[in-house]
Amino acid sequence: MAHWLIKSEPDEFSFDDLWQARGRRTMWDGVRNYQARNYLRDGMKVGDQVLYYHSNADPAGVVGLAEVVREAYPDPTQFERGHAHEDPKSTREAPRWVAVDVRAVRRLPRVVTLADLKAEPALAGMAVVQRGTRLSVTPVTPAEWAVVLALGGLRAKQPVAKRK
DNA sequence: GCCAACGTTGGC
DNA sequence: GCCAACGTTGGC
Repeated sequence: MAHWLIKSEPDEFSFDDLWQARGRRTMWDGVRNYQARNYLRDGMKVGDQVLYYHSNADPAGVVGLAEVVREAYPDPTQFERGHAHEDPKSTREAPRWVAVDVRAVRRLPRVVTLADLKAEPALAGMAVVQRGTRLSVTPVTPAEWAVVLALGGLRAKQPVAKRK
């Protein structure tokens, strides 16, 4: 099982929005960057655990935990005429972009702000703290995962969720 | 709202 | 294949 961090602008789709969605789950669509696409397509497996990060937020930071509940499938928005994420160059035979489904697991007792992340030496390798990294999907190591959860007010050994 | 950093596009 | 122009991201 792998760990990931996904970014969302709360004005677009916040953790609360995910929490209130039907089944607390949503299609994670709209990724239009090849490297992020590759993580979605090749890396994410059902059951992988996800840090939900608010970007362009005050404060920016990790606000909750989610999990992957469906692995990559063609992102339907790439084919929708007039959709902001339409990609006229993508074909149904060879879709360029993929989506996964994610489900909210729990809110963190404390928001782990970007400043918190940057202040923690053990997290220096995380993409989100590095200058100029704009990827919306990035891998997280198990060690980083444990540190972020601890900063967020969860004990490291505490189970995150029971799979149904 | 500003703007640095980055990825993509397209002319050549 | 280079690289300038452009659009986007995202912290501040």
